[in-house]
Amino acid sequence: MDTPRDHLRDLFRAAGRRLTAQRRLVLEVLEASTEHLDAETLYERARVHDPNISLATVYRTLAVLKEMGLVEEHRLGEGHSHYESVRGGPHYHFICQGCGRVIEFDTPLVAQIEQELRDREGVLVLGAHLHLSGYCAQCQQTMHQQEEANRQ
Amino acid sequence: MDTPRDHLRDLFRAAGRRLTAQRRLVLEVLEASTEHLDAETLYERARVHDPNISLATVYRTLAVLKEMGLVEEHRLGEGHSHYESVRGGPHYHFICQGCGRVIEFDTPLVAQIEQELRDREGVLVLGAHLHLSGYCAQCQQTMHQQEEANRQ
DNA sequence: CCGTTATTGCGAATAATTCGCAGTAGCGGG
DNA sequence: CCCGCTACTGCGAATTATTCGCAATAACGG
Ligand SMILES: [Mn+2]
Ligand SMILES: [Mn+2]
Ligand SMILES: [Zn+2]
Ligand SMILES: [Zn+2]
Repeated sequence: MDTPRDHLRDLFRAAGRRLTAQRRLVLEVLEASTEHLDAETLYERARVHDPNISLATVYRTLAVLKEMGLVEEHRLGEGHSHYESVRGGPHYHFICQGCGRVIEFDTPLVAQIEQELRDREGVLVLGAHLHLSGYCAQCQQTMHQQEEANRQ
Repeated sequence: MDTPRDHLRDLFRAAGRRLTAQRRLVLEVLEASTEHLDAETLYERARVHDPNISLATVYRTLAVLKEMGLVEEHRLGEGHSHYESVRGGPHYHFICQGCGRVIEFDTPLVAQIEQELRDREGVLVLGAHLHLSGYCAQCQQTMHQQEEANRQ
């Protein structure tokens, strides 16, 4: 019988890589989080379990996990990247410019767009990042209230 | 009668900013290009016309132009940003992982996705970046040929 | 248990972008 | 056309994010 850990090791072996404690840890931290973590935060959380892990290893591990398709990298408008483990199907992101909140959503229309582009240009689509930005319902409220306050 | 230059100055004045020679130049370089330029390339091209312009000013100008909605910033998978002037309607990007070629395309489906999200979450959508990646028709060909060669 | 070598930790290096500051120049008003 | 205010610029240094070089370590196939 296969434990999940064995399965993960097989994934690494198939990719000609070794499953190290650090790599397992980084992946665990990512899988334990519902947020999109940046490298520094990931590093801090990993250090709780392994105080010796280095930031360089976190970056190197993220690159490996990304290459293996276990992790996705996102640019959420800040000067650095955020990461999340690949769970279910693909999904997309809305980022509020006011509070930074990220709303995840899915839609079959992206697949439809991919299909269109494949037909029209003959490209092979492997990844799709849709990144909407603006203001969440809450921040719109806040802004309206501020406008009223200013008018007084 | 309004010359385009006057119009541009009005845009800046309305934003409480000054229209400087450097800003006009950076915008001209961007508008003269069909590609997505990075800051360094933009800097080099601007220096042809104004050898004294500084890289810091290029970055500061890009920030201003972006804020004014005249320029868009893109992350095309490299470690730095690319910029393009905002011309007609919105459009989206496919980046080939093989050759780096960027294919621009448009589709009403993105607006439809925005609409859906607005209805479902009450958000105000101000920007949409759709970034597909994979292999262009040409690079797929090249890859297939290499596979055959390897099989010999 | 061994040997090979992929991987790690560390600190230094790089790349991209931003900042601080003193000097310059855009532009509204007279 | 000239002035004055202050936004903007060039310069070099500082920051931030990420990558590298290298010697020591540990994964794992045999
Ligand atoms: Mn997500
Ligand atoms: Mn474009
Ligand atoms: Zn918000
Ligand atoms: Zn290509």
